[in-house]
Amino acid sequence: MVCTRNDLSAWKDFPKGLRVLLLDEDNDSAAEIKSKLEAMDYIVYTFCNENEALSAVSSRPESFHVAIVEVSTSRNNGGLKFLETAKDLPIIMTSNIHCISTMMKCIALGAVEFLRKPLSEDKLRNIWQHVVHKAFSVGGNDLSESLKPVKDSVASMLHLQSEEGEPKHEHSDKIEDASVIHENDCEPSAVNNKYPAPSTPQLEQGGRLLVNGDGQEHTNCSTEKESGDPDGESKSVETTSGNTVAEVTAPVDQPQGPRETMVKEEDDLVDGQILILVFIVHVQIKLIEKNLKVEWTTELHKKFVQAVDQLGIDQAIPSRILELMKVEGLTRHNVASHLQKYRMHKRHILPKEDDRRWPQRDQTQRSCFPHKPIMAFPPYHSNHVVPVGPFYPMWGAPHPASLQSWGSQGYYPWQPTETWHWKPYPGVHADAWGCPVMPIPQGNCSKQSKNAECLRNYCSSTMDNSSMPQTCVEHQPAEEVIDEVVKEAINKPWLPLPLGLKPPSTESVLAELSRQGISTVPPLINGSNSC
DNA sequence: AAGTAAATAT
DNA sequence: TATATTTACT
Repeated sequence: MVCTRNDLSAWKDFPKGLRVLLLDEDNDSAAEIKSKLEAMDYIVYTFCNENEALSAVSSRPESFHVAIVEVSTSRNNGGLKFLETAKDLPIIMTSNIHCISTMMKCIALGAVEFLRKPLSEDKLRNIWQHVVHKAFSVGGNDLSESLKPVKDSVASMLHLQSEEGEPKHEHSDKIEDASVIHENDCEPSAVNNKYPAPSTPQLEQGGRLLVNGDGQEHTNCSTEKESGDPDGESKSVETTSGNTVAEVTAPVDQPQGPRETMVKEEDDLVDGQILILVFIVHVQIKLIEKNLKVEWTTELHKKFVQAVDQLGIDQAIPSRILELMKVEGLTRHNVASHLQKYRMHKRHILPKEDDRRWPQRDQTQRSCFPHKPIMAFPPYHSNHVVPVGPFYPMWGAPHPASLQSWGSQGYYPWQPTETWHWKPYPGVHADAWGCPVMPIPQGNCSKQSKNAECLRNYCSSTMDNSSMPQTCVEHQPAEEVIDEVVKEAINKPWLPLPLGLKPPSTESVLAELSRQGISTVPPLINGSNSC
């Protein structure tokens, strides 16, 4: 995890002595909370009267670091006055009632958190984070008297340790480890430990590989289950470079240079500390979430599909896909597994699509739509450009609006942090699997008229905005959508044309063929719009 | 190394 | 319990 036991020893008493103002009209509740907090070495001052609490804060602002205030249920806005008045304190609101509007109001008024009662130890244990956060987030002169020492304390602790210790020094600080661990503990040589030393009990399960498609976020030091991976591949997630982790730790993580360079000016240091704290919290959250599984997020899946598209069906094998994806921590096995599912998915959901795209099948035409008529399509579709639409209800009436509807209907979660689900959403055209991976809006995604093979041969060289075909239907996609699709078509001529595009006119095709020295036209080309 | 099936985890 | 993911095997 993020820090070692040694680090913990240096910080174990940290929350000790932090003073908590507790405002709760319910004596029993107050006593219970106070008891729990004191068990964790917080110092608790209990108030049951809001005005008294306020006067205490105003007269002795240096006496409190954080406040826990109950939103009174007995009278309107009980506790809110305190919240609005004691701006210098990080204030945690709490209540028995679970009312989103109340919660929202509290947060809007500046509460750092809203905790529903009862306040368990887990909820209370880390309230110190709000203190530290406030201490580092408030501008220097505006920092309350009570928080200054906290900031100084934390800063000095970090500062001290940043200046001294060697990477593996007995008292190396958690910050240093937070950054260094990725370079050491995750290295093959350090794979001996079954799990990295956890910083907190709940982190002992080890880390889950969290990769998103951008390779931006991730990984923590999970370690190899067995040191001897037959593949030589490591399931451990190596810390990435050039990603968030690296960026965050950059201010202090310069292992090649002398330590002194890490700590330049106080300001830099503080900035670095803030980043580090954010990083630590971030990593902790990630770790709590996880096991060693690769999480195929939408972004990651997009990368995968992009790689597959780029390679082409024939060449899309795990090792090559892996190379193209360039996602650290990902193994060939991971990719192979995903590919397996990908193929199965396509075979089940898109048998026709599959026929066309996967090499083992022949590519001769066949009746693609045994169950649904294709009457909804313009005549030329029935020839060689086989629309994929009719397979699914939502495609029954090919309409560009359906392009836009993808996202809104939640068929394909593009949110970066969201995991891509494989569930065959009702009505979803399985083309989701084969959709282009360009980071373009939902609308562009897919809708590729997969059987437009015959078009692809010349569309790349003839298609530009001026020759851009009219859409097959009356509604035209947005300009930028078209641009993207065209770009895609040009860059990847081997892919079929997107649905909604029709081939260039016969004239332009003939001209192009002629330009390429082809004078004879295959007999299958009949009408001006057919291919 | 790739593909498939079984095992396992969530 | 079903499904997603990993692991084992050919």
